[in-house]
Amino acid sequence: MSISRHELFDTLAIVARALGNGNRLELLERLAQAEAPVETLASATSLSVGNASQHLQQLRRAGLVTARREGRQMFYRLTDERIILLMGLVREVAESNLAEAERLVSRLFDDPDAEGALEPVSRDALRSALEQGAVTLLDVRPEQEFRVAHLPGAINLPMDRLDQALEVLPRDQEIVAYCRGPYCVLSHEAVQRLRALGLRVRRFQEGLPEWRAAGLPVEHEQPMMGQ
Amino acid sequence: MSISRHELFDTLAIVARALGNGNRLELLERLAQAEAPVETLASATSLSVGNASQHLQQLRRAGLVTARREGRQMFYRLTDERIILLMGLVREVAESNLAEAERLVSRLFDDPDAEGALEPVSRDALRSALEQGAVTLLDVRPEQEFRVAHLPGAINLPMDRLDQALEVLPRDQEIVAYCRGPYCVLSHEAVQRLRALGLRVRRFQEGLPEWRAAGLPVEHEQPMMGQ
DNA sequence: TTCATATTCTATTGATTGGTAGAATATTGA
DNA sequence: TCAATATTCTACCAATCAATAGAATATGAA
Repeated sequence: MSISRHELFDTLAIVARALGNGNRLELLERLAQAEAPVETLASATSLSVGNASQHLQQLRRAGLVTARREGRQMFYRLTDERIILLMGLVREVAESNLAEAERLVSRLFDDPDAEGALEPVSRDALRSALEQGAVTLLDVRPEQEFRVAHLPGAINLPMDRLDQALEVLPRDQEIVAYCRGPYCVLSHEAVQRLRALGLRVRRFQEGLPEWRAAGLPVEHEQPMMGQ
Repeated sequence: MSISRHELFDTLAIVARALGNGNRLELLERLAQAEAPVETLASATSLSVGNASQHLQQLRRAGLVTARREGRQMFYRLTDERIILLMGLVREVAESNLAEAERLVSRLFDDPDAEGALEPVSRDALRSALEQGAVTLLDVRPEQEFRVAHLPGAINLPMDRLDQALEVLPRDQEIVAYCRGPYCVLSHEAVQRLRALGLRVRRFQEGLPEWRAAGLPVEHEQPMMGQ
């Protein structure tokens, strides 16, 4: 009967162990954005192609990613949106329980957040603010990524066009900026630069992948037909 | 700037790696019930005391458990309720993506679920059924565990008193049985025995720890004072 | 067919992990 | 203080893992 309890936990451990390596977590974080071929994933994580391939095989064996061949390239993608939630939860638990993780997270964005004014906006807080039309939502990812999917009602202003901010963004309303996820540095930088311009900006704590994985709606830009 | 991105993911990997071993997952599952001394944890997982202690040290280093000394015993407990959610997500992802995990899960309870009639009740389904007073909730854990905490309105009928079911439970209303968690076999067995008595019983998919970790209310039996 | 490209496979290395047994430490009670 | 108990520490071996380089495979184009 419960003979195979051990087997069962061993099998669950396969999934956890696949997440137990920094390089693989980084690959997964990149895959949370969009599917990609090995070469792209390797350079995004500064791994050799061979090494990236090995790790991707492990992720595949653990059932976390699937592969699809297109021409001479193999495209990898997450098998399941819940993997994003899983990584988010690992991050939360790590941040609140591992002193070192917390230290790293705050150092990663050499935070000058004097008064907690840079306090990020949580997903729930963002949702209710959006429902009340209380904030302007700003997507600072490259235009190409924005076109594929973005949060409902977001304005796209990529980092290299941030100097146009005063023409596009309201001075009187609070702005919430987001990018690819909690460890994407784009929105951090954007917030600092926009504040220097006198705008009231905060950062969304998460990013597009988490929003989508939570089952919330995203908008797609239709290149040809008017929606 | 993002120099320490790698360091960061490596640190997150520490937490994931701590979950990447069947014995440690089993220890954590036991700890999700209640705190316990090493000896108890060792026998619950059929590990040697020394071995269990080692694994507990690793969990401690990863920030997942804390220890407290009481007399000559060390009591371990989870640092964070979210660890239960984390394990639940690992299980979900494993079940839906790892063919083998699924096979093991269904074999663990040599399921004679002919018509999917044994289909378990999800947390959300249970909540709305309870709100409507549509079900009787049955806790089949030992009385001692029931006293510490149980789901609101639950009736306690431990496995060894299951033959009193017809006196205590309604024949006309659906019954939902639960125990310690998704891998606790008590409720499985209870469902089968109660069905043999002609009662309409289903199993709650999760257990008390998951319910509590989701932030839902639990009841405590006050041994001395009235409510 | 042959060549170039993208990826995976294989073999090897050094580092880390899990299990085990026995020694060492801390606490309680005599 | 001493003995008994609970737990942790240390040392060891076998197994697994991560990284690397080079060979092998698969695809598309010439």
